[in-house]
Amino acid sequence: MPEKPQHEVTAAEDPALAFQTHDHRHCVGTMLARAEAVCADKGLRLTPVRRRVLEILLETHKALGAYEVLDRLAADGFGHQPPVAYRALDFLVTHGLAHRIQRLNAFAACMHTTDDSDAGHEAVFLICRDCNALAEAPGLRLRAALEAAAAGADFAVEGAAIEAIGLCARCRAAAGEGNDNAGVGA
Amino acid sequence: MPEKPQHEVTAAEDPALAFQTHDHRHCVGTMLARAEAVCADKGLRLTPVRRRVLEILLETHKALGAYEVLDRLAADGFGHQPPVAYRALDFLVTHGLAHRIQRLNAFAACMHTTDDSDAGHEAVFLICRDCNALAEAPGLRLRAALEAAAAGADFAVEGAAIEAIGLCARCRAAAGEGNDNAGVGA
DNA sequence: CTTGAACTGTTATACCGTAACATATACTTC
DNA sequence: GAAGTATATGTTACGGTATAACAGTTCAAG
Repeated sequence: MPEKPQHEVTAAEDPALAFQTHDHRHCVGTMLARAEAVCADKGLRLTPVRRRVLEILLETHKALGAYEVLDRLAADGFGHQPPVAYRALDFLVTHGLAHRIQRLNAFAACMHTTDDSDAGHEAVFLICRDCNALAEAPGLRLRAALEAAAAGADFAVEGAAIEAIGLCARCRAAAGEGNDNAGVGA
Repeated sequence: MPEKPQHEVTAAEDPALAFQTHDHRHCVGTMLARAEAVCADKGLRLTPVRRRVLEILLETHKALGAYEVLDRLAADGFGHQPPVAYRALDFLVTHGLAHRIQRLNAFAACMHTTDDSDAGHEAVFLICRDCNALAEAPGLRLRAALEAAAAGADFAVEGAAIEAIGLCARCRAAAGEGNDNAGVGA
């Protein structure tokens, strides 16, 4: 599936790649290596289940439901019950290796290389409503704007979920090309 | 509970009020009147169930689960089954009279008076993790920053959920004041 | 090798949400 | 005002999401 290695670049470095054909093995390798480094650093155990869950999430730039992850775990000989998946997912989310996408009740691998703070790094999730691909854009400016908005209510922000729904470039092109179907509009 | 009518001001005009003691009847009255105006304007029917659901949401500056709303509806002689609540909630959300808070799988009354576009107005939700109160801050700047971040991935934003978790001023004060215990509560 | 902590696995259950269908109410149109 | 249509309400039944509680296993350290 992964073709056209346009560059030795991952979706971590260029969020737009998440919506394009790219050498996805490179994303996987980079992110898995980073996960190992992070765990080694902090004395965390990237056990077989956890590692496998991360691999499953990394297989696609989409968000997966916990039960979808569970099915794949079960197929690989791990447990068949929900807590098996939820616990591994919680571990990954807690340590910033994955994210929960509230809007979809689903999970996605983290696509940042810059492991600033633990899970505290802010990100914006861009969800294409057509192809369901998901990109993680840097949210520094967003965070600043959010702090400003919160200050008006004397509220101390500790964490935020910023999730946008819309259309990626590829799906916009596909929609515009030759027909006028399915509302491009808001 | 509503006391100290500090001003004739609603939480719609000053989000910080959501976290403070204020004349809440004023919020309720204003928002209910606005809902009636909006519905009259657009030929929508603010039926008894829908109106009651809005009242229930307006009773508190917190987000309520659909089943919590349902329980109160049932107690008032309306239907006891989930769709009764979900349909009324969907109506309110669709027409911008209420919001769904993804993070909590819950719903809250809209606290904007400026009914710009239908449900399209952008807002930031500030959720106090201690007292669970919820405020709705204007998100114009946020939206701009979001568009900018999305542009980097050539992504067209159609809608966004921006939800921050943190501590309101009151709970921060309570936490700092002499002890480190939890829950000053409602 | 024993002890305690962390991890994996299971059963059972609770919460969130919707599809499909039946009934009732309101809005036309004649 | 009767007939017909659209909208709203109510029900049963079910599926997806998530967690509590407990049992067994593996790991790390003394």
